Amino acid sequence: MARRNANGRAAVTISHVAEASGVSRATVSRVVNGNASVKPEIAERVRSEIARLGYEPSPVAQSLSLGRTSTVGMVVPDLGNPTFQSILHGVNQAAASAGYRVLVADSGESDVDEPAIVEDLRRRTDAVIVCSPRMSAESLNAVIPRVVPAVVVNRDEPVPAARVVVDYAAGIVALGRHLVDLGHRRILHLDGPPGSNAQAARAVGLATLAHTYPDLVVLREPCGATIAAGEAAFERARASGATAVIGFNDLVALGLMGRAAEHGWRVPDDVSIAGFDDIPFAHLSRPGLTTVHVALESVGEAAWGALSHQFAEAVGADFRSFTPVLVVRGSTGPALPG
Amino acid sequence: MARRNANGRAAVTISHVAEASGVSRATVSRVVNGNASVKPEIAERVRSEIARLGYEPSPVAQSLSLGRTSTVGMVVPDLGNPTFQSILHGVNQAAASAGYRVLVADSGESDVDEPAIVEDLRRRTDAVIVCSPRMSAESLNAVIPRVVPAVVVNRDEPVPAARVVVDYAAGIVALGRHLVDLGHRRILHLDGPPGSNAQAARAVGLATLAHTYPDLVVLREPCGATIAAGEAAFERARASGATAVIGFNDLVALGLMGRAAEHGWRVPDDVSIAGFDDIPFAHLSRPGLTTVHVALESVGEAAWGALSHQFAEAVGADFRSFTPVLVVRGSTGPALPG
DNA sequence: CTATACTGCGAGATCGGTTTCTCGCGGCGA
DNA sequence: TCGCCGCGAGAAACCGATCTCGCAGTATAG
Repeated sequence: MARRNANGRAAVTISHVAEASGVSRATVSRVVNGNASVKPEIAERVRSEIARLGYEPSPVAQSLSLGRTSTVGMVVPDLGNPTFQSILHGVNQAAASAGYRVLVADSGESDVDEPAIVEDLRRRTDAVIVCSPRMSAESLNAVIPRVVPAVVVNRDEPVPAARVVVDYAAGIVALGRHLVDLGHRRILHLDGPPGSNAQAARAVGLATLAHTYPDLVVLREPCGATIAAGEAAFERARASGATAVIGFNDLVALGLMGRAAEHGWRVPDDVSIAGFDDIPFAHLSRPGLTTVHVALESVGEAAWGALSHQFAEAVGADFRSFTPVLVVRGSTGPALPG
Repeated sequence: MARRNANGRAAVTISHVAEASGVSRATVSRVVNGNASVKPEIAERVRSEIARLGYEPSPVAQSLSLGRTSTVGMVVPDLGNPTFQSILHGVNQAAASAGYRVLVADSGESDVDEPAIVEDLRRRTDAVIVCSPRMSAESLNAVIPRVVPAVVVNRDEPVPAARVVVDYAAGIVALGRHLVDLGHRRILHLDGPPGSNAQAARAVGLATLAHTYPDLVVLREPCGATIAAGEAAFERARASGATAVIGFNDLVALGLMGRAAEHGWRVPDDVSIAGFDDIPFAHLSRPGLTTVHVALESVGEAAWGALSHQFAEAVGADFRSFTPVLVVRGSTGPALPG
């Protein structure tokens, strides 16, 4: 049975072209790929038949024959999160310029489903980028060797694959230093999701800060990663007595700032507020949000770079770290005396 | 040559399982797919060999054999745009629950490349979702019949495929009515990208408004679709003498509001400002941004729904329209008397 | 003038599955 | 006891490409 597309037209294959041109399939393949030498006269005839029939090679058949799909997979915990969207955008841009497509999978924040999703995706693609995996270190170490070439984004522990990370700890240290310089000695950090790698890194950075400045009091309060979480943390933030608050990310910080404005808690006169990520809206608030800029699209590009590197040579695990940079805007100011 | 994965381990194929179990490949296939009858004893033996060898069928080979990839493609003008990210998220969610994956392609806002991208993507997938295509109506009408099943999102002219649209015109009318009710008689609309479908729909809505309220003056000013464009439009907005300004989207409106705050143009006392889309940040500004809510994830789900409908029966073009709803916040208020 | 090299192309294997066709074998009715 | 039916499983075709191998035919050297 001739395979037909949904139009009812039979799809035109290499055999049709071969028959129409009076040559073998091998020759058509040679003409299409331009590798071996074909007599110009025949090549021309084949080309004209290709044009007449509207032939295009089937990527699926090519994939099977070549053992290569020209596609890479990317697994993210939640496509709805702007962070992962930015990274995906970066990956997609870089991959597209190398003729690769990106297959996306959303693990729905499920740590147990993740290994299976990664493996399944890898079977359809030439490599996988595992972004901020929620799975345990053991699962990660078990699954990664089965799916190389692979790149892991935003996991701080070593894994048997290339790794691209954002140095959240350094970012939080830079931010803390800025606040200390402004005279703040009682700083509150609104924590993100407990299990997340980013949160663990923040905790490390905060500990470093506390160690560096003995007279600094670093408070922490469970919060979350959303605007709503930031809003909900308002009362606890005010009650903490901190003169400066760092949100887990910009969403949290902006949520908090919104509530502060409603309740007459002036920023930065009564309290300094800072965020993390430098999303496009961070500079739009009144006052503008002091935050830490993370070049997420570059992270995506770096992830692709690590993959293409593995395509070229079967080299093992390399490592790329992005250091965020402090962006000072109006939401942080001198601590109130006393 | 045995195909090997990047680990150097030979990939285990159906032939290996067949040989290890002492049966034919056909029987292994039958066991895996559970279709035809296989003697329980043999089936069990095959299953245990599958488990022992860690066999999993190759999706690529299945795709070739079955003529089905269990993947749908989605083409967007710019993955960096939150609008498309939300739609993608909706599509991905819905497709995943039906066992389908989503292959994304970013056309880079290029109207000329789009048809080729769509066709290429379709060759790798079972269907395509073409989102806010920038290509001309002729190109669209030429390419769509070649790639069915297909769904076109956000194009108002009829196309030979299923269509999912957001009724931008109705949204702008609702917004305009709200402003008129507040006493505004001179309204400025900051236009979006000239070629875009959304912009054309806005123009239609604005014309309807002008026709409905004869004493209403509707001004338009070229602007764009970004925060920066909104900021850049500030001087022209103030010079226009309008008492209310509608941004092409929330980004534009928020950009404008930022500049207004800097220059002491009070919102909503001196000017009312409204946006479009109701992005998550719209309620965070001071005052909160009046806007029109568009259920983008539902749009994505509807696009998938239209596809799966076409998978089931080879039915032609159905149509889904989403009507945005007005969300009134603090950025719009009564017009100044006089 | 023959032996050798090279060029251009086709036959056929291969990738890893699914599916149709066929065949052997056992049970059952006449 | 013979023949028919049906079940279970293998052989082989097929999906649509790539690629190796070898065979003609021609050019070149000895």
